[in-house]
Amino acid sequence: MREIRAGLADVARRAGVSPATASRVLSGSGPASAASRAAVLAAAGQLGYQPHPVARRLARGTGTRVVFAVRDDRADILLDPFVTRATAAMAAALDPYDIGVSLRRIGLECAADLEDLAADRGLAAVVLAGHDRALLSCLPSGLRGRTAAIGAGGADVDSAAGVGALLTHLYAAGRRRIALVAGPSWLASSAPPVAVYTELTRAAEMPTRVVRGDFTSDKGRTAARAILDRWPDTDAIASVSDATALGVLQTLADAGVRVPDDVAVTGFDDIPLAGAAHPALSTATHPVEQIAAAAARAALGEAAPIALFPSTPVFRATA
Amino acid sequence: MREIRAGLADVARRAGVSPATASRVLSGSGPASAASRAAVLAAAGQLGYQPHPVARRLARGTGTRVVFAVRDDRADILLDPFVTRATAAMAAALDPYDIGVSLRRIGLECAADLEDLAADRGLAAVVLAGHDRALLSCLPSGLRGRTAAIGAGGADVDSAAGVGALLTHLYAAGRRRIALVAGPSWLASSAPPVAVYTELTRAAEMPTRVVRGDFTSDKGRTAARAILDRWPDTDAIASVSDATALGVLQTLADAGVRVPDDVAVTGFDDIPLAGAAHPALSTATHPVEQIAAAAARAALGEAAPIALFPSTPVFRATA
DNA sequence: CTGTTAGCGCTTTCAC
DNA sequence: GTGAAAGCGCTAACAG
Repeated sequence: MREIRAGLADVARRAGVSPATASRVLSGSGPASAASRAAVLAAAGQLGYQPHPVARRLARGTGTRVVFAVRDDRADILLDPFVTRATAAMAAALDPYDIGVSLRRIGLECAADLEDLAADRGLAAVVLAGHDRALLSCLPSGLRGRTAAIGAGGADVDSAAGVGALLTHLYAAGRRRIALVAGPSWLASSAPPVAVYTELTRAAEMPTRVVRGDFTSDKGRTAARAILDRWPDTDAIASVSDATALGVLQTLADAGVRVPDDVAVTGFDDIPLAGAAHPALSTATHPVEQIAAAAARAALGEAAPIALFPSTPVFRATA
Repeated sequence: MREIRAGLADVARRAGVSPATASRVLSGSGPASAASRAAVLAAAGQLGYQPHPVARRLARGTGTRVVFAVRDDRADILLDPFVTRATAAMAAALDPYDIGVSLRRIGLECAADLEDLAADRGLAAVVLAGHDRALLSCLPSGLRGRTAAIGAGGADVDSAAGVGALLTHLYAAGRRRIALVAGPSWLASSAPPVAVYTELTRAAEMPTRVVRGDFTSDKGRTAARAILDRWPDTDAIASVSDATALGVLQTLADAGVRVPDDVAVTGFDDIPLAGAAHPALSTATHPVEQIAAAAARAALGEAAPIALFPSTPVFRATA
């Protein structure tokens, strides 16, 4: 263990090559003869050489962090379990790349926010969530090629399949008057679940019962109340968010409605505590960590920008 | 909007001073006459100058990211809601500093891991969680002065007060045979709750009933089972974690034990969904986001290293 | 395939 | 108080 950390120059000297050559083999780019490659690698090993990430990034002109920009109108969106999970997953996934992650909310009207992001030379890439269809196609030029999205058009969960499976299960269990607590209409990812729901409901020749939610449990409470008032004979409530479903569960319990006997309930996402709720929530489970990591890597150009991840139904007590 | 971003040299030229002077006023350090300060500021404003964070960090020799190192023996600790919340909070709090955060687990035996951290020149600071008493006092020298802790000895929640308030409430409600699901014994932060519990139990002249947990809901399930078996007349179970309390709740429900009629239950932390559980969990609420942000700023030397945050009991349905 | 020569953009001694 | 100059540690043209 040396007191002074070894630099590239030390490695090069020891290997008997120029710094440029050492750089080429150590950074993996550029040609190098087998001989010098071996010499450099050996020298680096002996000296315990660790490249200086900041110097490297400055020379390359690439940034050192990824910002996770969450587009939403609620100020507390950054406390949302999905957001915190995704953030942590990225922070863990990018650690080996020597890249840190920052979390920031941007408003629904976010042109200026995106310009800010594009102007920040410290940024390696940005991961965007909460976008609508239009947003991805009109990113500032400085962000093109180094932006990835979580949700529709990016690393996404196959929500159509997941919600479809849940609804099919409800129908198979004899439920017919199924209501849906959907996502906000400005969000691109809200569409597919509504589409499957509509399709299946039409196929069953039943009228659709859709209420808009926002992924919070508060909204789940009010939505359930609205559904109970408006369509008292509802026998199942599907939500596109577990938090919302837990809110629904609460309202139903307070109203003396038995779950699942009177009304079945399903969530979406399988947050860590969905199974710990009582009655345990039936929902669809998603590899949120993988999705977030995929988006982060995609933003860095290390993975495909578009990927669909499975949504697997998990049936517990509520449906 | 210029195509080429303005650099320090541009600002200096426009202000009619040397780059050195411009640097002094813009970076806030070093002397500068009122006149040149004004000129530089004006020029910077007109040019829309934004310092290059990476170049700045390289020149200063400081790193560009903070790693949140969570010490635990469970591989899935990084999925823990507390960890994800804290990570996200830091990622949001450090965004304005142009510093990203990375998340990494380190083992209980973590000397080597800490050396790795100390050797990484890309790191601005590290935030440590899951430490025991000894760890903080024997950090590698390269980490001293740029490490902060979450939990005992760092930015901590006043768990003694919080658990004390919860237990006092239980006693006031007539509970007497109270069991505690504590934290793991290797963790420094596990001690205070056990201490208050022991003290209050002794004062009530009752025997202590302590089971060790690990903050998971799985452990809550097994702990509840153990308590029911060993001390069947238990009339209250206090946990130092909400996830654990939810596990307790599940086991009690499965065993046909009514909550809170037969057994009262309390948690700790007030995770976002504690209130959405049914019956809604009584617990103590903590400013986790503030705690994490304080630790992160402390690590960067921007805040006091030690701070105690309030633990406020919130009584819902289970106690 | 390799070495030389410039930078990347900012900070910081060190004289003046 | 200010400027000139020397880096921070590495990468990337460009010749050879």
